[in-house]
Amino acid sequence: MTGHIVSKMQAFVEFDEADLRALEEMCADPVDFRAGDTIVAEGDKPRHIHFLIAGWAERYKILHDGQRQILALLMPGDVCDVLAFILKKADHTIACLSACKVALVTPQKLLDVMAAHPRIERALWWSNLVDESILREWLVNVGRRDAFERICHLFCELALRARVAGVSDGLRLAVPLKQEQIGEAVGLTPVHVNRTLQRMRAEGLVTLGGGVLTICDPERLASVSGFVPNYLHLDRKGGNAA
Amino acid sequence: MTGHIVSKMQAFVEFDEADLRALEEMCADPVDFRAGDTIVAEGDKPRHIHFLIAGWAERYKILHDGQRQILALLMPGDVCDVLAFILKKADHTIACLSACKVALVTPQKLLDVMAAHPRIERALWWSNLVDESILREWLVNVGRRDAFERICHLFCELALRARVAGVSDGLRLAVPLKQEQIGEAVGLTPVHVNRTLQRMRAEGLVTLGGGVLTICDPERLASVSGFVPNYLHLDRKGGNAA
DNA sequence: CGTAATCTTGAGTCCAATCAACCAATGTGG
DNA sequence: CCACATTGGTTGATTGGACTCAAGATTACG
Repeated sequence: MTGHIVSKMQAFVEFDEADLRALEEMCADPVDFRAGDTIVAEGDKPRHIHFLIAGWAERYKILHDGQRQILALLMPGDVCDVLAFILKKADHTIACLSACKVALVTPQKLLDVMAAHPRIERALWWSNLVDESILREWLVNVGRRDAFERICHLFCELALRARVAGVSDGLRLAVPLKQEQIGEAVGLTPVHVNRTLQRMRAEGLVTLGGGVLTICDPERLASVSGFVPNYLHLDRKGGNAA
Repeated sequence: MTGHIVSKMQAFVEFDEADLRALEEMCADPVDFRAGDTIVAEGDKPRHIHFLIAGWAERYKILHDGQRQILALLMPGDVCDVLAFILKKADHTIACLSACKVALVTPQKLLDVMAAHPRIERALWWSNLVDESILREWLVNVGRRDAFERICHLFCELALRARVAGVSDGLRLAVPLKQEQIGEAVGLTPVHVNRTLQRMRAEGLVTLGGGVLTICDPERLASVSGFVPNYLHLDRKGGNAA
């Protein structure tokens, strides 16, 4: 059940039997969410740490004029908020993009597990650092790259992360994103996302349809978008784009 | 000497005498850097935690084509990398925008202090969470706001953070940024930054010259850019834009 | 099978980038 | 003390990438 969590974190540390049992127990009975459900709403007092066991989720903010910016895409094995319980109020919303299974862990329980299992503690800090690093790369993406490069770069990242999470071979993956949400993630209008996707398909880079992303030419996709996966910090296992 | 660190973190927790002594001792003899010096270079193995005691610094990444994206602006009281020593390599560069004083603390020393002083531990986690939250807001800024709003929003944030750090009254502050670097922070060309600053001046919002930013109309600056300071999580002291 | 959501296409507009001078302030060396 | 170089700021003309608006094609779904 906790396979994907282990899969991702073992890109960084090697767990022993006791670690695995502790993780297993901590994520024992995850809660089911449906697509569209919100896990944490902006303004909520954070009460739990959320481990995404299955399904995809998104962080986002909405501006006064209704515009939406997606801040992160979360996939199986990602932790939504390792430390957020320290804060009085969540500053953004986390919602499900697909049906999800989410383990809710109390702060105290998490602290206990971390104290008893240093490797788990390190893995969670690492996970947190990687999330932050991804956020920085997204800022680079939106700040410095044009539409074509942006979407290519996003797809490179998603494909690699999905492979690490164990939900894809790195070339074909289920991506529960409409074109509009791709736009909300990379700062483009849905119309322009559409045209850009067509160009990507025409150039033989990727195919996106029916919720499935297929990477046709991973090398060129990476080189055209300047994708360098160092920011994912996949040190122990292979850190290359597939 | 450690006044600004205390100033910022006390926006979140109230330290006692022992906490203050521990902070004082930890940051006892900071290292001097000159403007332009790099504190941590991309690719470096992180060896210390860096506390910015005085001066301004920046995080940035450079792309293959030479473009630069500023990822964060750091001011007195900010911590560069609470947990980064866990990672094998830094994924971005941290450099000084002005002359700086930086306290270098070893991971072990930091862990000891945190273990002995729970309030300091919490304050550092909080600081880390706020940095991440600022990063998210920057992504919103670049992804969803036009040039005018972007720069207004940035200035709102800087003015408030400078006030919290104790280096400004919130209306006048020394900002060691050229127009080009403002552009690198918000994803605009220097030419367009220049024209936008002129418009802001013409509308009586701010004045920027000789390295000094003056906020003339804080209310309108905030409302025109949709600045809502909740993301800075200034819970204990006042969390309003000045 | 019908309705709604999503995707697609086209035409026109606009914000910001680009290119290229020019100006002002600063600083340096002869 | 002044010629000169350098850096940062300013301005103008032009281009272009992405947005907007609006309609039509497709797909998903109850």
